[in-house]
Amino acid sequence: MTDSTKSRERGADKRRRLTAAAARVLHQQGVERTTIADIAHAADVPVGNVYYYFKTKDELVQAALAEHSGYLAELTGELDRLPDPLGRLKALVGTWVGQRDVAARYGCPTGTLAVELDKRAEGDMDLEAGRLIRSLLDWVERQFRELGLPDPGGLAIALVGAYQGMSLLANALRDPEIMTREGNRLTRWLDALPDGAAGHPNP
Amino acid sequence: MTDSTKSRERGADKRRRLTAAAARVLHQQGVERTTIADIAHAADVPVGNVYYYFKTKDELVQAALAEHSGYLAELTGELDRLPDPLGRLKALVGTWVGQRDVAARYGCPTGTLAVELDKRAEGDMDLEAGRLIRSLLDWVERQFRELGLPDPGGLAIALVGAYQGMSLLANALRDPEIMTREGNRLTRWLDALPDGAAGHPNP
DNA sequence: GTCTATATCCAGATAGAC
DNA sequence: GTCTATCTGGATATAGAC
Repeated sequence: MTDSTKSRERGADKRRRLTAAAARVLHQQGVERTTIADIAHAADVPVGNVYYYFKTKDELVQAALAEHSGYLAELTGELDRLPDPLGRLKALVGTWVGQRDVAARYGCPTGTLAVELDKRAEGDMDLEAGRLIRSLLDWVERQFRELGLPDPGGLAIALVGAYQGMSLLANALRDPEIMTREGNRLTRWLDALPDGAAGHPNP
Repeated sequence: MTDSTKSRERGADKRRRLTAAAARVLHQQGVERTTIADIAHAADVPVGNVYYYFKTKDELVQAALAEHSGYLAELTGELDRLPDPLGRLKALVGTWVGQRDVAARYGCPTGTLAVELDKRAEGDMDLEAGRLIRSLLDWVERQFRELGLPDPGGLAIALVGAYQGMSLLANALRDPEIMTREGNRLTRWLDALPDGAAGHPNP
């Protein structure tokens, strides 16, 4: 292994650490209140060095978005290994409930990012957050379609919307139990769906 | 009318204008990105004069919260004049759908404020946003209780959560039609509720 | 490639003239 | 009560030494 290879690997490692720290800290503190120094500290990288890897703060936000996108791809990839679509959707709800504590403290990472980026003037990063949410919606819609239910797109909006809503309420009221109770409700709803209750899946 | 009375009225008027402008601009631009100057300009008040009425930016945020709180009280007060609880809830959904364009552009004022204030370190204003949401939840819960439905608190979380979720999705995807479609779904759900479908009101 | 020192900018807040 | 001029702090970003 040459020196330049080692250097490149260390460089890539720092970049990875910065990306992971950005995703974590931006979620916890919010985009506007997080400074480059905060992220550098969390990643254990000297503050001034950050600009070698990311030319602007916006690039760090982009990297955080990509990180969340990768997490979502990983999650749906695992769920896809389950045999039936209904089981996949119920496992998705289970994942949400499993993250109830972080949701109650900081909200859904994707949802809060979308809200914050919508207010941010620069670039069209709000649209990128929209794309991330859209890709979750698409995956959910595919499951409903496989189940042969009518209006799978509408059902996807209902399910993902319920998730965003319960995350926001759990966060605003600082009560993780809201996630548990609403999760149970969603699971019951999913179970009842194929038997013909598809007419009024809401709220 | 004395001079001091006129003065007081003009002063109160400026304060009112600043409060209204704060509620509007903070919703549109977000708390962190909005400067005192932005609010002063929107209220047509000289920038340096703001500090006579509000000693800190936080006080302006508080005033905006109070403004939203007043709006909510006014809305529920009008709805309370409707004869039956089901009609009140359906009218509430209708109000939400009626605001679909502003929701798709800027999100639900209360919800986005709650998300932003949660990230804001200073004070416990996040809890105040929680109280505002809680007061809406309480009013909704009262309607469900009057209808004699089981678990009115859970139903309130489901309905308000659905509203927050559909607002966030409409905003992230910039699509007001999401509000229309989800509103229809909620109305159908409400209509079906008293007839015994109360078992699975979700998502 | 790494890091320090610093330039630049801008928002919040204040002092004090009118 | 009203408004201007200014202070101050903090954050992004850059220049350049190592």
